[in-house]
Amino acid sequence: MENETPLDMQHMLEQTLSSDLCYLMAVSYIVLANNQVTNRYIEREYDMPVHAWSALYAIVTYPGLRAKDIQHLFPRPQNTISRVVALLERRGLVHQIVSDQDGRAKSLLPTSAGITLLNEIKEKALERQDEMFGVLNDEERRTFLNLCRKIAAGQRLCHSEAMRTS
Amino acid sequence: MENETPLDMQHMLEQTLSSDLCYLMAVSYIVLANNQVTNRYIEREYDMPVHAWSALYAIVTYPGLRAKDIQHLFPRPQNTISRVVALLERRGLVHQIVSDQDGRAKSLLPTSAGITLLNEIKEKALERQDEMFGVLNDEERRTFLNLCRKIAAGQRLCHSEAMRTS
DNA sequence: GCAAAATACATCCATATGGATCAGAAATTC
DNA sequence: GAATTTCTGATCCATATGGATGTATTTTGC
Repeated sequence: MENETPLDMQHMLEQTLSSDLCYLMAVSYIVLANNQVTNRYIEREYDMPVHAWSALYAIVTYPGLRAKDIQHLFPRPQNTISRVVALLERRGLVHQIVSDQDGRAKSLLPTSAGITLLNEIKEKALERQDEMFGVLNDEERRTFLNLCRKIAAGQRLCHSEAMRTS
Repeated sequence: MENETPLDMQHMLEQTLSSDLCYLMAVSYIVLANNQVTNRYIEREYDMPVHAWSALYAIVTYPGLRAKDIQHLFPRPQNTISRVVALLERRGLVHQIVSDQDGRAKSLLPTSAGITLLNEIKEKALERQDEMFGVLNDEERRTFLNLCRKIAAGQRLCHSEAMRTS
């Protein structure tokens, strides 16, 4: 077991998190690992894609927003959001009303069932968050969040120059 | 334009990054936003799913590893990795040799074409990384990376108690 | 005030994804 | 040393995904 590969799998991750691309790799690792856990859980327990609960979260938290607005919170392609909103409506979790200001737009509002379900999922998400970030103390958490906020506020995060697809 | 929604879309993100779930939301936002940019770029320029380059990265960096090992670096379902490795082989970027120690396992080795391609992509990824993390100064970056390392090292990241699917 | 451009959302279609299963090989058990 | 279990990787199939396009509405430009 110890002599074919000169690789120590235990240290492969640590090495990668010290390489040129350490920042990208670190964030990527955390999120891929979390997705494996969270996506599976939401899909099993609630029989919906993870992004359905993201959309539900947005609609419950900011009732009246348009599908378009959800993209500001959860950057996903437009059609993905369109579909999960349709799913949420089929399940009676939200309803859409055509905006009187703009006949193209639809205001999204949660039903009480939607609010109830979101609270249930949110509780689980909070537990999960505590689990993931439990390794950090309070100050470290604050620091981490502030750095994330800075990164999120960066203009180039959503509009890349390096990877422009022209 | 200003009177139907009481929502200021500019501040919706900031509010969300101050809510109960701020930590999860923050990381999620950064990664979704980056994925939109990076996935599209890799798919357009190289006509392969993003995870193909992750696998290529792993194989070039740690030649001789098994498909299984890639999962330690890039936590994805096993069949996803199996497929992208098959893709990389079809394209002549890697080749697999059955391990002489273990007839089930295959050692993965990059071809020179694979190494060349990876270097090309890595260069772009570095540019992208600079773009994303350019909003942080050197010390902030170090801090951010250390906190990511701690989170990544957490036992519960990959093996959740809160969201166990059993 | 009317044609052209832009915008919001839905739908189409080809591809990606992931859980489940399968095949083959090794390790373990008795 | 045969049977059982465990492990690695491939494949199947139903569903998710996202770019492109379509439809309806609003905004812009002249």
